Formats: sequence, C-alpha cells, structure tokens
Amino acid sequence: MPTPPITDAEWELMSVLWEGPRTALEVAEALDRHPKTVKTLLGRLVRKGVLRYREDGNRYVYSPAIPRQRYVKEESASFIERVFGGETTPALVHFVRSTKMSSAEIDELRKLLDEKQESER
Amino acid sequence: MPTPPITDAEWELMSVLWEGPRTALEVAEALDRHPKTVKTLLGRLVRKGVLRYREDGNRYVYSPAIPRQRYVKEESASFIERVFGGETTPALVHFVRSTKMSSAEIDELRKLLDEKQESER
DNA sequence: TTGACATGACTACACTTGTAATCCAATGTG
DNA sequence: CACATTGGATTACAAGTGTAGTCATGTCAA
Repeated sequence: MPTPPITDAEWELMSVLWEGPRTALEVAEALDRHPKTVKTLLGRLVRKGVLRYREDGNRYVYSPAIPRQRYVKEESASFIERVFGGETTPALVHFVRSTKMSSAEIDELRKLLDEKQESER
Repeated sequence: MPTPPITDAEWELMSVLWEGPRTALEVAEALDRHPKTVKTLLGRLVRKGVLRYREDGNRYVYSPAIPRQRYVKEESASFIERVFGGETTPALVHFVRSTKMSSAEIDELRKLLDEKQESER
C-alpha cells in the first residue's frame, strides 16, 4: 500500500481531517474555503485512497485512511532529499541556527540527543 | 526582489548549477536527462529570473541569479509550515528521532545547542 | 562559400492543480 | 404528494509541469 502524493491544497484538508472526522461543509468552514472547491478536493482524496467516508443520512462524513504520521515521514524524507541532498544533519544544523528557541526547547532537544547517544552505544 | 517558486524538476537543475556555471549539455549530462527537456527547463528558469546566462560562442553558459541559501530558507520555511504547522521544534524532534546519526554528529548538534543557549542568555 | 550540424527559440501536449459551476438525486417541508 | 433545497457527481477551465519534438539560425569544416 503506497502513500499517494497529496498536493498543498489537499494537505490543508487533511490537516483538519486528521483531527477527526468531518463532513464536507465542516471542513470548508474550518478552512474558510468555498464548499465546492472543498468537495472537489475531498473527492480526489477519496479516489486516491487517502480518505474514506461513511454515509450519514444524505451526507458523507470523511476520515483519513492514512495516518498523519505516515505523511509526515514521507514529506520529511522528500524535503531532506530535495533540499539537503538526503543529508539530515545539515538540515538540523540549518534549523537550529535559523530558529528562535526557548531555553526549555533547547533543553528538550539536548535531552533527546543524550538519549540517542546512550541508546546507540 | 521576490524568490520565484521553482518546481521539483527545476530544483534538480539548480542543484547542479549552484555548484558552478554549466552549459545546457553539461547539465543534461550531469543529471542524465534528455537535453531537450533540460533546455526547456533552463529557459523557464531564465524567464523567471532564477538563472542568468553568458554567451560563449554559439552556446550559453548558465549560472544562478539567486543563491542556494535563499531557496533553502524558503523551502525550509514552507515545509515546516505545511507539515508541522509552522512549529520548528516538533520538526527537529521528529528528525532527531527518525535519523541515524553518528556520535560525532550528535556532538556537533549538542555543541550548537550549547552555543545557542549561551548567546541567547 | 556552402552545406551539415549543433544549439537555442518556439511549439506541442497530456497530466495535474486550484478553483468553481452545473447536473442530478435524495430529503425534508408545507 | 410536489417542490424547493441540499449535497454529492460530473464537468469546466486556465495555469503550471514534465517531457520532448520542430523550426530557424549561426558556426565550422571542406
């Protein structure tokens, strides 16, 4: 089961649906987008197998068929591939350098690195 | 001076050209892609103002008009926006967790975090 | 000088994407 | 029960993309 590529506009809808099932109208409202447009995109996502739906009276309630985590992984990998030639460390360096972080966040990351180093030894 | 969006295929060409000026044929060869296709893409990039060229006899030598660093920044920001809702720290956590890193790389990152915390205090 | 060849300019074309309108069937209302 | 309304299915359509072919011209070799 592959992970069909999704576009920017589609990703927006998915963001809403990964929070929980919604009808077309609810999604449109949440994103403040034209319902017709949303319907088209939902249809495409269903066709691709990224969304499923359940009929409820005369309307559909959509929900993800593929977990967010899987897309995060895919997108992250393809971003690293494209922009950093597949090298994650330079990407991390870039992000750390260019992001304002609180001391707490920095600590969190340091802790994560410590654990990592432990577990790999 | 805005940064025109570039597509995946265009990014590939740019990757080569950010390493140094090249003729159309050289780029095609480096990427092992059809010269005609490469020519079309180069033309589009010139039209967008992302590439410049210098005539050399009867052929063009292309070179970037926009530095790689600027695109890295743009792409990174839009990736973080799209996939992590604009939050960089969760993205960093994801990358650290999901990437195999050498002890040296981990040290490098830790050092970077230390410096960061220093300078922000 | 003339013709073969190489190279950029222009053209082609199907597919995708974003945006939405129209069509049609089910549903609830008076 | 008939009709207006609502919501999904189908259709539309321009712009962007990936891939490459044709046209026209300049250059180099004979």
